[in-house]
Amino acid sequence: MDAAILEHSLKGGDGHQVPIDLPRFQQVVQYFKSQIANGSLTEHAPLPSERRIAEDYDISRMTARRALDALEAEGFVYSEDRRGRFVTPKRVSYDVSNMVSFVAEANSRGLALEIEVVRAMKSQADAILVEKLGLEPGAEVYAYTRLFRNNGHAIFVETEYVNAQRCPGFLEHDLHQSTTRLLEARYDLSASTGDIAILMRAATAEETSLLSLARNSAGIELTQIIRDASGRAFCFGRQFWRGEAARFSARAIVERSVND
Amino acid sequence: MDAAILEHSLKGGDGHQVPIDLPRFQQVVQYFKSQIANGSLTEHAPLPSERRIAEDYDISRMTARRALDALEAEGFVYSEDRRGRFVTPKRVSYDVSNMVSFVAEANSRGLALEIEVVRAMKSQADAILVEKLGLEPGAEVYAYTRLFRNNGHAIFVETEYVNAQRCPGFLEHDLHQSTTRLLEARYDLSASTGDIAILMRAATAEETSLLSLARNSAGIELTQIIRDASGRAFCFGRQFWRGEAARFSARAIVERSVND
DNA sequence: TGCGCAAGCTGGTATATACCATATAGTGTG
DNA sequence: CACACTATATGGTATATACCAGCTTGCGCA
Repeated sequence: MDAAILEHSLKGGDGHQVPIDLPRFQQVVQYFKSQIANGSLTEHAPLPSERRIAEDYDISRMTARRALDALEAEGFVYSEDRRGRFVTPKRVSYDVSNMVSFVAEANSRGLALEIEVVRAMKSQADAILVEKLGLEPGAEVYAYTRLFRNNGHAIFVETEYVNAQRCPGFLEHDLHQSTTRLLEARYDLSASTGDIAILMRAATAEETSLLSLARNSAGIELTQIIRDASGRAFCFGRQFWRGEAARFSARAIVERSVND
Repeated sequence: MDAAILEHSLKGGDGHQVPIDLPRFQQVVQYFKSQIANGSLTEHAPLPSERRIAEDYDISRMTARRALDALEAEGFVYSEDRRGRFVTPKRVSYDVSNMVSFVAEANSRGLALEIEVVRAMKSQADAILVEKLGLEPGAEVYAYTRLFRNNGHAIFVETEYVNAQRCPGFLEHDLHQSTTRLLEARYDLSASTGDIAILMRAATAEETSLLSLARNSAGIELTQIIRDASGRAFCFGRQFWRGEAARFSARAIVERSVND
């Protein structure tokens, strides 16, 4: 494709009208957005290289780069270092009100969810865990970090902490499965309530590399405290999601006072 | 401050150790992150200009820009066109399980929440509203868009749609207040359950300008369907938040089956 | 005193260029 | 056939430079 064809496309040749006074890099952004929207570029399809785009559209490589960086920041494409840029796949849905295992539920919906255990260790509760899990300072916890992929594409990384006293020998089990199930089957700990928090933040260095994110990119952190019927917390989890990878849903129910 | 002082700071002069093999723009990123973290730069404090940073740290302006763009993408600073860059204020908390008005609740917690009505009109339900509000195609709805500021800093923009038939004359009321309250007081419509969805996405053009976001930046969309006790939806809302402006929390409760 | 204009500052866009490190594919050799 | 090397392409970092548009400030004039 050459610049003339881009002009053609941008001016509405394929039915997509674009304001003509946009900066050039924004025109390229719009062009690829429309290509993704109309299905010309599908999930994981490679985009042209920076140099190719610069040449084709008669802009400098840095300008092409600005366009691609913008597409990446908005979540439309992801990049792999020295390999290329690719179209971001569709989001997965995560119902946080549903306290049964996300893993099991996702797989039953046809998702091909793979788990990679990054790290697993026993350690001592720090200040945060003391608060979240209601432990005494220095109490032992099992901590394990797992990377979750959907169809081979990394979507989030999770670190969970479980009370070691209540779950002896926890790490000896296979962690390539739903830990909610594990806790229920082996330790008779079943989730009754959960406190969930969601926020957008920058990825840490480890998250950046595990999720092959661009440097300095943001994503979604979801933390979860799981309690048993007596209200005691037995598991604390922190997930960091690629921002464009998920849609979180929840159900709220107004609590009626006892006088109702 | 000159380059030598930056080097000094980066190498641990102020107690902050930074890997020496980082790219130069990342060193600047780290430097400002630490300045924000240790309180040397507080909420809304101005950062040096691109040119000033370039000169002080002996890097080109484009490299300084890369650093500032990174800080902005990560949510640590926000920029105002041709005015400067400033430190992002602290997040506000939003409990989505709490179905009473966010506005009223936030103000009672000491937040100075201001509302600006951007648009208010009567229109006809499109396909999305037909589904979300359970209306017949072409049914009338009131639609209004409001911008919310905290201490003068824009944090999110919301568009709500209410069933016009159930809420006659809705737009004649003052929209600078909690609409949850309004619906309850004037139309006897009180929230019983809500379906909430949260996802990270790119800002639209209007959101970008209302929230004075950088071009192509991402934020958080929160949609909410509010239902009465009979399960009928009477209000659909869509909020778009600055990504770094909020922390959303929710409470999940496992639903026991009737056999329990 | 108050208004208006100009200068200087800011961020935003854009180009051209250079070099680096590595992923990938193609080539050649044992 | 298997392995090692090499050429090429890719994204990542960095510089120097130029111009634009609009916000702020301060100066000078009425």
